[in-house]
Amino acid sequence: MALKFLNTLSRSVEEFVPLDPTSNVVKMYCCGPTVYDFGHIGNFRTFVFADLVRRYLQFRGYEVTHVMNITDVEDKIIRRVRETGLGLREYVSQFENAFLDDLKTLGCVLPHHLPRATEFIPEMIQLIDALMKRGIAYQAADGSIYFSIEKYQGCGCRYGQLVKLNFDEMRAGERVASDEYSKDALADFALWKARVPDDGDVFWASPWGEGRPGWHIECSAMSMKLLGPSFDLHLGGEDLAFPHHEDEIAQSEGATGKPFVKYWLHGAHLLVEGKKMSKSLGNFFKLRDLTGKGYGGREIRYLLISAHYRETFNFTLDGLDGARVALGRLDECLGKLQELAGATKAAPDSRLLNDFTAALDDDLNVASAWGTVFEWVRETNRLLAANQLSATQAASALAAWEQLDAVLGLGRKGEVEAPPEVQALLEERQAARKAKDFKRSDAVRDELKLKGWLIEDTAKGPRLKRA
RNA sequence: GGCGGGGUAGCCAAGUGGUAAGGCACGGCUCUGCAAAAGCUGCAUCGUCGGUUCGAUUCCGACCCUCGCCUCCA
Repeated sequence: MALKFLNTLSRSVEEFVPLDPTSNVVKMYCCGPTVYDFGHIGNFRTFVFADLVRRYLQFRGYEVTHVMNITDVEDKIIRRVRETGLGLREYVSQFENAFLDDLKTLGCVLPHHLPRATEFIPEMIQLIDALMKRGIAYQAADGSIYFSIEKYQGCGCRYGQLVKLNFDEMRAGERVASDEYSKDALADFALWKARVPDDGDVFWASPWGEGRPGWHIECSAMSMKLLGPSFDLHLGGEDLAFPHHEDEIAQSEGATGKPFVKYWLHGAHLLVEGKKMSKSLGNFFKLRDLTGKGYGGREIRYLLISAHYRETFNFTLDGLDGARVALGRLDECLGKLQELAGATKAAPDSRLLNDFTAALDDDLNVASAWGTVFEWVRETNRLLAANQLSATQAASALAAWEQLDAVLGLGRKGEVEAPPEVQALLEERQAARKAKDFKRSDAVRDELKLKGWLIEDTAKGPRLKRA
């Protein structure tokens, strides 16, 4: 069995072999957030996807270095800094912190490095300088530095590795900003933007005058600084493939002459309630909007990783409700296994692990993996109900789940000790039941429900469960 | 206009040249004092029309619908 990914470079599913096939070291970079606002659910689909890739690589025995940039200088940010009168750092840090909180809410493992664009200006300048020296970049009349695609191609490099491009057929220019009219060619892109009055205090000195970096250059500079000129994996949302990632390749390979990234993975977008998210449709959800409605990060994460990353996924509130029930089913099963296993330890059940691995090896077919998990849940429940599971088998099943969960990142719903007054009510109900005073016992059950506790009568007596 | 994804049960979503995983919802049954939990069970000819084939949802062609990218949007 071998791990395979769909590599956007070849548009085909390829076996994953690290850049250095003799080692198990994997270096991955994922384009992170632009911190001008709180992240929305679509952003987080991509970041949870990256988290899944990282966790799965680790599960498969790779030693992963995971980098995610934080874009803290950009047009929208500059505009809001101007509008709010806050300093750049001051404005941005609130959303940066919120972003990290949101990642935690979703059970994401923090990347090893979270570089901020503004802290890598010297590296970006160095990179632009290299491109200038090689004659691939030029300074335009407005003082900005642009990347020349023509010169790049003249060096024998290929522009258009991730998408098929046909410049003649493109509807170019519809969204070109007014400050970019001085480019030599329409497809050229900014590496360094000359300072303009609207930038306010947001500018840095450079050999080409004051200004700020272009968007694409930051990812090239930070990824290569932290991971080297060539690395294994680069991920991001599908919209970034062109132009962002294409331009990253051009800048990086143009500057170093080395292949930039071996595997490019792109996550598909999200629909919400069947439509593209938009504020006017009322289906634009920040993560905070969802947690504010009472949904847990766990439920949201589950829903986000219930579908294959390359499919457009329809994210719905109904789906979240379903996620809650599905997780409850899983928790129920795990709770029963734990009860049976007690302190017993055992080696993980290999069949579950094998099925799970086979599914995820196939370009992270997570939907299929969930199929095997829930078939396992049903089989386990059957055995539990029939009293055919030993403590050792239960421990073995739990051990397997722990390994799966290192990938899924859902954890287990924590068992909460019932407070004394709840315990007292439970005993009162038991007494009433013994006396066959069912009216009274049902009343107590309702009272407990109001307090957030559910009762399940089992063969071994009543069990309290958090609602 | 160019390029690239999709259309599978009420909803979400896998998958395969030989009569379709899983989750949610819904109905029936078992268990239960009643519930809950759990189990069993019922519920789809896979967008349309042709073609290839002994046989296609899966391959080919056409069409319809839908989504994304086409210069700073995950």
